Amino acid sequence: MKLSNMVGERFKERPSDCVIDSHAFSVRGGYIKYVSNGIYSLYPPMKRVTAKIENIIREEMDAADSQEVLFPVVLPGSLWEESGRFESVGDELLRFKDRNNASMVLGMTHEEAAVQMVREWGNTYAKYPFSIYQIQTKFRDEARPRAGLIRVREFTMKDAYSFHTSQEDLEKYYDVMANAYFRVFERAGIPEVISVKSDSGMIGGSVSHEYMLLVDAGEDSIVLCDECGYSANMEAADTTVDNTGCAPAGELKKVNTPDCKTIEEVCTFLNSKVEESCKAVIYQANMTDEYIVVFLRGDYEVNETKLTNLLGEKVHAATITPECGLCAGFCGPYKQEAKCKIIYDKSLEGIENLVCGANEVDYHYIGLNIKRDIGDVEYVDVSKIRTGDICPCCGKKTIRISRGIEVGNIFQLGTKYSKSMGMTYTDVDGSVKTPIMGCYGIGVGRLAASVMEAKHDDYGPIWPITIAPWQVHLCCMRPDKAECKEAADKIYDDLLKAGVEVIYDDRNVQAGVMFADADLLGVPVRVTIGPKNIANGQIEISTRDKSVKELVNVEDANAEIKKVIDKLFDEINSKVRDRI
RNA sequence: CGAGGUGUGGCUCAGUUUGGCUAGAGCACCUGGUUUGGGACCAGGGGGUCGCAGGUUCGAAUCCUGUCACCUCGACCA
Repeated sequence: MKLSNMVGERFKERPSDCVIDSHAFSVRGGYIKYVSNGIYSLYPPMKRVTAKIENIIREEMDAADSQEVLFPVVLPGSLWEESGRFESVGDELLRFKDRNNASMVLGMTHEEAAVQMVREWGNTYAKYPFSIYQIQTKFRDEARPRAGLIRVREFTMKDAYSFHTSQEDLEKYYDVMANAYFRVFERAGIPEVISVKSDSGMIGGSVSHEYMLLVDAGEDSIVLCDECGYSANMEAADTTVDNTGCAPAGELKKVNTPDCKTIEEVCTFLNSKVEESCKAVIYQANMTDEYIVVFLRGDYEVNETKLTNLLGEKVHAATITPECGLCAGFCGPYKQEAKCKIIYDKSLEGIENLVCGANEVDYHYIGLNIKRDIGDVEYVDVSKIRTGDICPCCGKKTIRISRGIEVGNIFQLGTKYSKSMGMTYTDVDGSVKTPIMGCYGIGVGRLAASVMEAKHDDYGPIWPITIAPWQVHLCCMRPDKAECKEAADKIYDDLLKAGVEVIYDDRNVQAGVMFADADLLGVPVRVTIGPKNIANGQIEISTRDKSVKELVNVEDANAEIKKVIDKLFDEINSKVRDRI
């Protein structure tokens, strides 16, 4: 392709609304065109990157014995009613009516469609196990799209669904998929992706893992232990709190704490330790508006995902009314008489001498001992783990927290969809059984943006050659000089004939413009043809990552370029390994 | 949905507080010329009715009301 008429524009200034680098380069480099909130068109460079990622995924899915299929984007609402998700999923599911007033939805995930496709075919144990996948557009009406292609409403996703006759078989295949996922990320040039234990959310199921690329711009908090290798999404990480060494029990006393509403103000005022205080966080259940008061150690925060999982329903921050009986800012467990559900977090367990609210404006208690003053309570884990906390795996105080982008995830679904949608098979013994499912997703555009986020310098992305939009960027300096133009044209033709993917900058522009554009396109190998070198019969080969910069004779150009390309491929492919 | 912010040629922004000549600059674009290994320069040119609607006024980008869109933080998020 020639750069002179490639659709899309590259420019110098960073767009003001781009917060993260990959978003800025996506716009500045002519990769994406904003259409609407969370909706983008892709220009040729990004289309080429995503096509390469899709091909890598396709090869790995095929190798894992998954069969490529295609589900519709538009699905009947009735299919989603079968699984119960037509009602249970929120506004992310875009619902609309067709001309006959029939309820329709835009597919945001395709468990229902997958079951619908194979539920008659898979009626005998002899067909199992099997796995199907598609690479298809999804639409999720996200509340807040952001960061370019990282979080969008419409996107391309690979989603696979596997069907099994036993949990053991599902687990075996889950490992095969996990291995395939690592291979995909390694081949895409980001071997640093890790898998973490995750919360299953609305997809359902018990076991699930997310594949995380650890970058500062990530949206998720990842909990890591360098000692034993434990990793989990913050949402799913168990918190263990060490309360040994706390002060012994004292006398329970009500004290005046004027204008001390936050736990910090109270502890400062009373000159007590935040670690020996009990704060209240108040929620309301989404459905019933029932008040839920969570008591936890003053220096911890509530993990709302864990709370939701505990309660079995979603919650929102409470609106405190005079009628509810809760005393905002002074809420405590002792003599708490409001009508509400009370939850004690494990972070309070073992503290014998607490500061807490007195359920009366401007008053707190000191010396609260929950066992003595309230009785036996059940402690549950609903707090967020913190840096330096105890690792739930090895027990050492080694937890650190990092930011990450979720580039893929895998779930053991169980029978949630097969059961609700009436999929059964006849087993060897003639009995009718429900198959067990797994599902596996990778966001293609997000993966492309994530690579950009992880692999760039101040001037633009540095694409791994396996997913780069082109392998070679050919720069012809001074195309107005015949010797330059002829040499460049010939190399361009030769490379094309040799099957090399090359973008040819044939414009008569300043060197600065040409190189800046080349940096933005991030093509791994650059071939520069200029008047000085060509006078000596030479051209320059360099790499975007600066590992190579050499002059070679024109007649050796093709062979030397191929050599550099091969070297870059080797560097990536040599890191790809199997883990099972 | 809550809090804050921003809407002025394709892009980055000035002008709004204190209403007043034909609405500006740089980049990009077009024409001609000089340049040519890291966004060079000269001359000429095209393009905006100031997010949208209503109002106040002799006069509105500027003040008022409403509305929409976008951005940030939070909520939400297979």
